[in-house]
Amino acid sequence: MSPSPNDLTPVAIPEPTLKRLPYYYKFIQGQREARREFVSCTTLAEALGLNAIQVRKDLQATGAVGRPKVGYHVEATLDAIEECMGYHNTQDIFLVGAGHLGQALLAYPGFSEFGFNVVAAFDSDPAKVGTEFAGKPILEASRLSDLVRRMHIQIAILAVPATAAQTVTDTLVQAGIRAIWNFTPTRLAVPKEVLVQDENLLASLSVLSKQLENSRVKSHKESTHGKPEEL
Amino acid sequence: MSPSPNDLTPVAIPEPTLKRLPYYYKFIQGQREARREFVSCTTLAEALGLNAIQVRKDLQATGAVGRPKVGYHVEATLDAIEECMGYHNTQDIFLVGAGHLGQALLAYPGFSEFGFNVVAAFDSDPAKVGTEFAGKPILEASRLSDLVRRMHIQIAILAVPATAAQTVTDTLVQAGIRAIWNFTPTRLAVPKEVLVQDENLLASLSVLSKQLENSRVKSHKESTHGKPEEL
DNA sequence: TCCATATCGATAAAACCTTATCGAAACTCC
DNA sequence: GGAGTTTCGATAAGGTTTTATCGATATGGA
Ligand SMILES: NC(=O)c1ccc[n+]([C@@H]2O[C@H](COP(=O)([O-])OP(=O)(O)OC[C@H]3O[C@@H](n4cnc5c(N)ncnc54)[C@H](O)[C@@H]3O)[C@@H](O)[C@H]2O)c1
Ligand SMILES: NC(=O)c1ccc[n+]([C@@H]2O[C@H](COP(=O)([O-])OP(=O)(O)OC[C@H]3O[C@@H](n4cnc5c(N)ncnc54)[C@H](O)[C@@H]3O)[C@@H](O)[C@H]2O)c1
Repeated sequence: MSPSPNDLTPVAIPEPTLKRLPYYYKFIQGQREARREFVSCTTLAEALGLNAIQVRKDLQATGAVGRPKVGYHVEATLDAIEECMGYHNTQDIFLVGAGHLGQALLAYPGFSEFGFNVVAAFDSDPAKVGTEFAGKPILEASRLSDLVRRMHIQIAILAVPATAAQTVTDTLVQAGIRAIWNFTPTRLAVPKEVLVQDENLLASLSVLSKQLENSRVKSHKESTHGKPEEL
Repeated sequence: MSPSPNDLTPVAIPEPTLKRLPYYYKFIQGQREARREFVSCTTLAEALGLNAIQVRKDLQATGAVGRPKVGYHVEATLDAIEECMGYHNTQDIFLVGAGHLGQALLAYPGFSEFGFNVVAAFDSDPAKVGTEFAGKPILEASRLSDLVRRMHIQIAILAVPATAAQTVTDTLVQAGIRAIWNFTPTRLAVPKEVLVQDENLLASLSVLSKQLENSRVKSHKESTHGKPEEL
């Protein structure tokens, strides 16, 4: 296949951009409710505390087009983001590990907004198996493999204890899972065609704490600028 | 203050590095339990599915030093990471919003491992106020401001509904909070000296889903390489 | 109608993060 | 003791993401 000039292969959108798009989407939805027809990068940037140029680049990545001095058409831009992010195509998802965190995720109604549908949870605890949580059935963990296969589930949420993380992962992979949203603090070993998105909450909190310490050192340095106040 | 050559201001450690350090820490702890005295970047990289050079750079950022052909001293490196990340200095933290997600966080024992101590939760729901969850008291939301001030709390976890996010944030900021770990899908407006770490779960899942779609397109393209099977 | 201004798109520059290269150190085995 | 090999640290090269620049375009008011 020669590289034709109108090769429609979409250049992969940078992950930071993908993470910001939901914010734009939500804000522009608000603009629609306020009966605004257009929204500019400047407005978006100001509302979200971002850089206007960055917002423009991000929107460009979705295929949305704007008009100078006017901005982006609200409806068209919402469509562009939906299309780009695939909010239309609903995805069925399994959750493994219906513990504290798993139940919070089961109870969360927000997923459907972006086309996600958590259809069932799996747990190894006999006390939980057979019950429902937030209207979702909790099934016996041993059925996971079979159901992933039969229902062609592509995405799984991993919320089991760290000790079970790799074992469950292996099961999922063998059953043909394509992507894992991993809440355990474990780096999963998977074949390269399987995607993993790590959600290491503890690591994120550590980052925040460390940045806080940095900022303390910095502001302290600034405030004592040249004056050895203590020591 | 002239920029002295031996300025000990630590160069800020990149966020990606900070997020990886907990993985190294955990793995090296395992090595200690296995009575190993040294660990090499190669080993770490292989176990965690990372690039050895990256691991080396990350460890260098913590101040750990290694020996050629031998690797890094397990104890010394654990110390270096602890020191660098501040796992020693325990931080008292407040949680605001003891709903599904908030309760999962309250129940999580892992925080203490890295020196975090969630001391109390705050909620506006009278049914929850006055109760305990996982041994942590749930207090009346109106007391938040006063207690942040009096207890010099620096970090807050925000797990309230999106509609309450900015209001609660304003309260926290006025009370002198320094950092917010934000689980709401809202971009918070805060003064620049206040740090915010966004944990937008829905956005992360969207990223995964989008990458999955990309990989599908790619592999499909590869498999039909040059043959217009459909169309 | 024309000018001032806001905003877009394209392109370039800067900052940041990841990966590669290479000499030197330290261990093993012969 | 020396050859071979692994690994480190430093530095450079490569990529990616963010920010800046600039000409072009659309709008509103003089
Ligand atoms: N709760 C939090 O706030 C939090 C924070 C950060 C990280 N995490 C991580 O998320 C994961 C889950 O945390 P949690 O607090 O929900 O733990 P939890 O113990 O409350 O829940 C774990 C659930 O997994 C089930 N389980 C165990 N082995 C299983 C298996 N092989 N197959 C299926 N189910 C199995 C258990 O029965 C339990 O219901 C852990 O890895 C934890 O480290 C949780
Ligand atoms: N549950 C999830 O899995 C999940 C996933 C992604 C994002 N989130 C976000 O996390 C946040 C919390 O989600 P949740 O599922 O726990 O919601 P939830 O409704 O279960 O809990 C919210 C809690 O906040 C309390 N609250 C409301 N207003 C308050 C105020 N002004 N001050 C103090 N407390 C107040 C409520 O009483 C309730 O207990 C939401 O913003 C949600 O969008 C949750």
